[in-house]
Amino acid sequence: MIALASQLFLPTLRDAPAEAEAVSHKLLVRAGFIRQIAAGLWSFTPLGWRVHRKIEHIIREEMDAIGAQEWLAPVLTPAELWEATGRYAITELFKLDDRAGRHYVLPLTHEETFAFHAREIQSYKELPQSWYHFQTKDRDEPRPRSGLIRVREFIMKDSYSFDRDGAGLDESFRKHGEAYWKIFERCGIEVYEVAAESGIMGGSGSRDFLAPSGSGENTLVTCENGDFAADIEVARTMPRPPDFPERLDRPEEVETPGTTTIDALAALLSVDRAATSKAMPVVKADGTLVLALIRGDDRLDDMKMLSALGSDFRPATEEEIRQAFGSDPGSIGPIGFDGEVVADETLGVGQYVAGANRTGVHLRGVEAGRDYQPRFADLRASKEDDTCPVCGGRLRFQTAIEVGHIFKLETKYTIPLEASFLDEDGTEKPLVMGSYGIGPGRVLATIVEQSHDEQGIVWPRSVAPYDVHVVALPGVEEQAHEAATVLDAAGLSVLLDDRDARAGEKFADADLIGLPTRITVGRKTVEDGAVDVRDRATGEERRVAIASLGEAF
RNA sequence: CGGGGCGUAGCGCAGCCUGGUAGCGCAUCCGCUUUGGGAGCGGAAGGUCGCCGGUUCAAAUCCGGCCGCCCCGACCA
Repeated sequence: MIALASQLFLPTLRDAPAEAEAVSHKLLVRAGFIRQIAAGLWSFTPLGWRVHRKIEHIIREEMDAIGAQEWLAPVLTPAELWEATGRYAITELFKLDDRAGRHYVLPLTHEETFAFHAREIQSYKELPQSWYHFQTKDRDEPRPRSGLIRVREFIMKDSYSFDRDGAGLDESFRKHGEAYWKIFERCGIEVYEVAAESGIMGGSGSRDFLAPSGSGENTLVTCENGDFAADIEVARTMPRPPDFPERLDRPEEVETPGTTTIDALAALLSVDRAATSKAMPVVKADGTLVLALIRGDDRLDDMKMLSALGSDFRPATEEEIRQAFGSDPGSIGPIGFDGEVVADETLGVGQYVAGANRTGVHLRGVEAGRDYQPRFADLRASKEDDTCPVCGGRLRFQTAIEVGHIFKLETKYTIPLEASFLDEDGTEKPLVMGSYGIGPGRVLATIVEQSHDEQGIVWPRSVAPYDVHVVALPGVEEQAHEAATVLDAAGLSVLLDDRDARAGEKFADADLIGLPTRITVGRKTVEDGAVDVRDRATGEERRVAIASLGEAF
């Protein structure tokens, strides 16, 4: 097909809006692919929607290829389904009532809806099932940001698998993972599959697909040798070994008056910061005070702490600390504290300096297991001078966009929604469920983040809104149409810039919009019946006869 | 929700400090000239200065409240 630029809505901008920061945000707005309506609410213009649909098409093909079946479920959903699974309380959930006062939600994702439909599955003979749809999701995000990267309403491809047991779920999960790899490859983006937090989705495990990019909300940790990739929130990287002082048979008190920071403590006692421990008392949602213990040079990772405690928590107040430990906050430690101590795993080996629970006093040579009995957990935030846990190699930290997330939900939704089946042995069992999401809009933003230059976007052919940009220069309009016709006949989609504009302007727009190939039809070459064919990515240009344009691709 | 920034024409900005009734560049419209990397000349159109209130003879400008947008944090299927 041939689209005429003179008749399209192509609102390109010379400058990006002042508030845009992320590259994808700037370029997508400048090139006229998206427009904002309010915080986190975006329209796709005709050009942007073409790209979105191409991404959808790739996803659809790969979903169909693993035997998944396409549905369409409504956005508006009765609140009862969400009450049943306990997710009605989620703060990001948009809630609304109809005129009769019935309660509804605008789903974050459609687990409840599909588990509801799965009630119609009766027998193990009908399993496994994989269902998917492309549907609008709404989220009352506390902070939408970075153009398409975090929005309040977006289309998601979400699929749901139903199996008779864990082994079946593993298989459905594996198939989806493989399909996702193919999807991202076809979209031309670099991604890493990593272990992830399941957050409010629940379930037994999940994998994230993280795409490194200039902007994003996740931090991807990878090893230089390619044998390790993780989200920083769950990364267990190797901390630098501390420079331990001489071993002591029992803890030894040292006077440390007025020493309240790790730096001051390490300096006073001339020990490595990594050979000290930091005590962080927190109060769980149920009011219990727990002492978290990490190495002096480490930072507590809130997400890891959350999963270790299995509960929300807040830092203890000074008063609570004095009451529980009998000393100032700067001198507290695990010995003599009669509540639960959760220690980071790094503290499992070696002797550390710790607070003595007497103001102005610390203990040298404190050893976990000998002097106090902690529960060990991964609490520390991964950091740049850690090394790869697999090979000891150097680590790289990159910001990344979460483009896909797959979950093993097990029976978290099917039990409350009573989606069960009759198994071969005649017993009724809950369906074992998985869920799998991809945001085409985020994929689109990621492509731009990973594929652009100073001039604009560089679309991979697989998702480009059109295949070829034909720039018609003045005086040779007829030949330009002819070139477009030849390309069209060869099965390519063509954007023909027939606008009454100057060459420089058309070239700049072509670079900005970023179709993979640009063809310049101008006086200079048409006398010879030829045009210039330029590759957007490399800038390489070659001269091709109009008649043979069809074979030039 | 906490911290910071911004809101003046479609986009980018100046004017605000020191009140006197709004300006620049690009884009847009008309005409002529130009035409292989964002043209030149001439003419024109376009603004409740985010909203409400206050101070004042007079408010884009000073004061108060509110709203919106962006960034950092919290949060993040």
